[in-house]
Amino acid sequence: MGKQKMTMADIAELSGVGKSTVSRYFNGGYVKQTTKEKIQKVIEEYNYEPNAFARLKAKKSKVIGVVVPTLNSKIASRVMTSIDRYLRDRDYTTLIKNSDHDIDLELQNIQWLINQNVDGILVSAITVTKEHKKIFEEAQIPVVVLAQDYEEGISIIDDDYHAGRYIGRYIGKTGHKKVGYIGVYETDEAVGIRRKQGVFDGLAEYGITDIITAKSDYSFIGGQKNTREILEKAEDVDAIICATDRLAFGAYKILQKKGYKIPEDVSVAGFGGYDESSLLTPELTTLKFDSYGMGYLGAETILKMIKGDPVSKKQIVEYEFIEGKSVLCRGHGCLEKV
Amino acid sequence: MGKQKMTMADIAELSGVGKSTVSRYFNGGYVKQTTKEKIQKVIEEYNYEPNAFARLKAKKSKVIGVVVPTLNSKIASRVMTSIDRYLRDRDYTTLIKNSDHDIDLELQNIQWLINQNVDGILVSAITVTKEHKKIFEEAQIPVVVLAQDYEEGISIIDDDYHAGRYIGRYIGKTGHKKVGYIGVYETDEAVGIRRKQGVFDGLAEYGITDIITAKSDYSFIGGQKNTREILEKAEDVDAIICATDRLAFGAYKILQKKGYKIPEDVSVAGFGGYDESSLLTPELTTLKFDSYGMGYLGAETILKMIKGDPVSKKQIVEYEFIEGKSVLCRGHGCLEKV
DNA sequence: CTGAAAGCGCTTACAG
DNA sequence: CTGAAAGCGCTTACAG
Repeated sequence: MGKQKMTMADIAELSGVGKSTVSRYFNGGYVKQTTKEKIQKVIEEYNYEPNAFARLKAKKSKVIGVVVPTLNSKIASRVMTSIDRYLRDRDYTTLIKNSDHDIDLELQNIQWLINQNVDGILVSAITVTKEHKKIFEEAQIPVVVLAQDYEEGISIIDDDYHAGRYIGRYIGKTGHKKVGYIGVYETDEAVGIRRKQGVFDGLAEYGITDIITAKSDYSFIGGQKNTREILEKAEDVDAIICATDRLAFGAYKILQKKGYKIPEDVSVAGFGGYDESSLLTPELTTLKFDSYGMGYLGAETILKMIKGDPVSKKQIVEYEFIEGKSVLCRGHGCLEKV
Repeated sequence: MGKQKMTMADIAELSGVGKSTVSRYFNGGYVKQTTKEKIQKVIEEYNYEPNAFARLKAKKSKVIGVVVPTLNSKIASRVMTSIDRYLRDRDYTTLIKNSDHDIDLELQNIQWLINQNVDGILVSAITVTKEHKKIFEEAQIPVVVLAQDYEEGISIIDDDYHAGRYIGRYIGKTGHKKVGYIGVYETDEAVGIRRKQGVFDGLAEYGITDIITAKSDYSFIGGQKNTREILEKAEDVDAIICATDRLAFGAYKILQKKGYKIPEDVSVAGFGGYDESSLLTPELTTLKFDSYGMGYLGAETILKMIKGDPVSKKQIVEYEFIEGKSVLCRGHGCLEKV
């Protein structure tokens, strides 16, 4: 058998000091230099690290909870990576909980984190329901909502509406007439409602109001299914706007399979700006949100809140238009700025 | 202010029982039906959930640590998702730690988890060094290594060698002569060494031994850089095998930019089988590992170990060849089975 | 600058 | 079937 697990009491005994002193050593309290050295030697020898979850009496647990809608999307991956790096560098532990696109599970995750005494919670929310608000209000700890609007508290959001309108205008400006839209369910307010509304408003400015709409989950398969659906309803569609790049991948698959040429027959645009999007043939025209930025801001904001520093109620993350070759200019004025 | 945080003692008092009884209620000990009901009512009213990290005295913490090399890859995402689902369904908490491709951080993460008293650890390791082995041996808890061989203990691995050889043979069989290989650093034993060895052995069976090799990290950019490098060394290369699909994406990018036609001028093959790979033009020929399966087996195995059930020392996960259109048959015999 | 004591929110023998 | 008591590995006033 290997060594027994060390406790703070063991370290204290081995270095000939009291365990409160060892505790202070770890938490930056007053310890004389020579005492510090004694403790340090023992710690290094035994590779000791305090049990972060036994700090029951501490005011601060130094752990931040992060709830994400899925572990399996480019966006979530970027946001998590960014949060994790920021917090790790500042000596915080990141506790990730996955909601698997299930609102009930999301609520449970949030409640669970609160009960675990984390110092703060970052919720990349599927949606913000009344239930959410109730939990957030009752929580005695800072909460930052990512990617969804949260009027009653602190949030960091993509500018979904304007981004949507940008693409809508772009498709309008480039002379399209018969437009399909593949969206996601409205439970996701940011993407399902605001982004869509932006797209529709942008199109409307160019007189396009009769939009063939299909809804789906966020999957590659969903994108395929809905493209088929749109094609059935309108085989003369000349542009398909997809709420995410992944959905656009599905559209490519089906369009190519059915012999439609992109962009000659049908233009396609997405939202996401994944690395892979620039690899498609033709390159996908898309709009990239700064997910790393969102994670960074979220982590920064939650730590500020914990320290009691003032923070903005709402921070809006940038987007960047990436012009690929998947949208064809079908009219005049394509060279002008949208 | 909202409600104060509830503790088990509060619940006990409110339901008029002792707190040991409440504890038993949660841990499946003997509690009379009528008592159960009293407790349940209070719990529901207050939305109470016990603090999982205060179970200091419990033999089992019911949390499993998972360390991953990155939060930002398709493979890691699939593995984590799969583990998380499996454990969640069985009432375990998943604690994810990210090593960001840094071996020291990986070691720290493992050590940290051990010190946090998790019931078991799943390590999707970058590599298994002597340091790793030492820590694993001293740990008093079950450890399962994912994706890397671990002769001294339990591991679940992709069949990297045979998968590599499969692709090597395939490229050989299809009549290629001048082959480039984009690999990853050797710190990743599974991919950097075994997969590569497989590829080289497969090629060697067809007399191809003079392989133009470039090494990189796992990034899209890395794939691009190395493709340029290979092209400089041998502009007449007729096939490039990439250790991962992401690297192959980089190869596509550069080849297309430089005016090489895939597969007419250069064939390309990868490993990964990402959704996006089938979207490239031409579709990427690749080999897909069952990452969900790996996560599932890993989670299943660790729970078995915790229960004391016997487990296999090594489990090998399946792979599946996905024939795209990115490899051209340049000789005879392409129709035969590899 | 340091240590003994009390306490954090749980679990676990143990006695009833 | 249940509760009082001791204990898990820490932190925190407090007294020195």
